[in-house]
Amino acid sequence: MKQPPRANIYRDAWCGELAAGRCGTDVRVAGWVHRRRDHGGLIFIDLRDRSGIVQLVIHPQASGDAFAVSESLRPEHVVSAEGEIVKRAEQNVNPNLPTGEIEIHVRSVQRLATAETPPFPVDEDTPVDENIRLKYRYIDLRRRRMQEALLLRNAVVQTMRDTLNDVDFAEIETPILTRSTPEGARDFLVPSRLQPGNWYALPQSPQLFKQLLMISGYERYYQIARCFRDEDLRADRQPEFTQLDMELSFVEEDDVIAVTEAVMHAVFQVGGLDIAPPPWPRMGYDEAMLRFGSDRPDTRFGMELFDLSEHLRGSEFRVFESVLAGGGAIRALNAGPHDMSRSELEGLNEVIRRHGGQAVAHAYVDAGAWRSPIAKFFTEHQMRAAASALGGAEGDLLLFVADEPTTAAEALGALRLELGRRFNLIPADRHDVLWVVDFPMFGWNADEQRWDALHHPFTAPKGSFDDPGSLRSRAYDLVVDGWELGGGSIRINDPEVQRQVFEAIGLSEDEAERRFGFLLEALRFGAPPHGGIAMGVDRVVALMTGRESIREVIAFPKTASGGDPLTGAPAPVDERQLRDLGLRSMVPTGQTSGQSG
RNA sequence: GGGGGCGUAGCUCAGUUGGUUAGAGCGCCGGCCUGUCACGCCGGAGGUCGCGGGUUCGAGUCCCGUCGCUCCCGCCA
Repeated sequence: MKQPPRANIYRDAWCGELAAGRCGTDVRVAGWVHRRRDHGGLIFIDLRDRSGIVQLVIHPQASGDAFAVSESLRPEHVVSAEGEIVKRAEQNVNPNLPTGEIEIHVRSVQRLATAETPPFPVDEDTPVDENIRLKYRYIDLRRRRMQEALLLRNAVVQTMRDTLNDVDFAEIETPILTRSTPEGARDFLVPSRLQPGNWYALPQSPQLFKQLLMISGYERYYQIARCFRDEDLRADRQPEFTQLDMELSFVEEDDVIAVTEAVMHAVFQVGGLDIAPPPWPRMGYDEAMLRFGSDRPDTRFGMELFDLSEHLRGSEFRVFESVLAGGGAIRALNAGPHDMSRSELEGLNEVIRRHGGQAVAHAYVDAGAWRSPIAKFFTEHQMRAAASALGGAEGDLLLFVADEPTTAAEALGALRLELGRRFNLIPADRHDVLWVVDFPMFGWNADEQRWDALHHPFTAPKGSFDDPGSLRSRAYDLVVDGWELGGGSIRINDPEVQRQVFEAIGLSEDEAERRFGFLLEALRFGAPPHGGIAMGVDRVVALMTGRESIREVIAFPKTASGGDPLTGAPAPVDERQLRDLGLRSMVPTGQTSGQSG
């Protein structure tokens, strides 16, 4: 802590910062009883506040009722204690405690609050069912693990603000109650009481507002912004999440990337993440898909993918041939010298199927050729060429997926990650950062027979609209260890280009006008070239603390079904509230029977 | 919307092919203890086996349904 607490009737020092230098002086500390060790004639109490722990010693001859009070103290009782800081005898020093060289010989103890026994221990980081932790989140947040995460989060956000303020960014707030512009994720909606039948939406991001701020001439904007998306949850996805949202004027890609690198490098240093100094490498989207089967490649280990379409074309193997004839591809990786049982191979098939593929074929390198159920379909030359392309040594397991090129890449990419984990190929203390660039502007939406904006429809394209499928966008994603930490783009500042993009994604002129008319109009009033980026704060902190889920770095997160076990949200509301909004009541689903365990 | 995993004491878990009174560690309560720091020793309390139904002489165990949690796919411009 940077400053001692202001002295008052409760305390004049932090527990965790007392040191031998103050021996002989009086001190008053306050906090929670972390542990009590009662020796009958002598009581030890570990007292905890946010700064740490200090040991209190209460002798029977302590004045007044200090000893009697101490006997009745229990874990998590709230106390204030006053006494003398004393250097511990040599043999009593506790090397595991930062304050282990001293202790407080207590003269008086005041109990400020009693406490029920917590449902799970506060004093150790043992695993506890997450639902129980969330129901009693205020207790869970007392635990060291959560304090470390949330305080690091604070340091991260502070670093972002400091770094950006130093280079003339201004934090400007944008509305939480705004207009629904359905295009990407599902919106959270809020009914309007003053305008019955009309709805606000919570922002999926401040995207449009920050572009308007550029048109307004604010040059360099940022915001630690809460964003809302009403989609299914995941370990790395919450319905509300926090982004460092930035936007700059008169810039191109390199400008946004440079300022982001400065901010994020400072952030990684605060988090003690050993990461290379900028500039960070960039990889094209096509290369990322080809080599890693992902647009957020984890480059910390090899086992890269290869396209063997040409090596294996013209074989007797009907499955491969029909895929190739249909414009598909054969992708493969070398899993290394790992013998796999029939059931293990079937497990790999399961991974492929889960990611949209059909199946995975396998072969062991055997005297340069293959030992495989499908070996008979290929010529010696094909087998040697494929093994050689994959760098296959004797005994290596080669895995093939034939499918539509993107599907084959993504399925094999997922398999690569699975094998990387299974074979322990991912170095725990290495962290790889890179930019993924040159994304396609559009992806073909087969269901709706139209193009979808791959980033968002305000991203500036490069190339010709004659062939939308080959258009690239001026977008960039920051990827660390296979996590997409953030992404952004140079935006469209020409209303005519914006109109073309809306047209390409099948938005009629009327519809575009209705949904985004205010943006198109604003673009006509003098929009500078501008671009920006948004970094996921939750993911950054989760990565830096090594947590699997962003719930571990959010004070009050939602469960996978979008609920908060602590407050009971979401919950029914009064008829009266609904009437005010002009809404009819609805019986909540799933609340008729049963109870939680 | 789909698939996988889990649900037994306050917490973490064990519980054999269905079979007597469902166990352990920690925690909790009581007693003893003046140098512990995961204090120690002795004793004790504590269970709707998530919920509902079914099969069976008999269900924590098998079947069906349901609720909750979780991971993944879809979805997340």
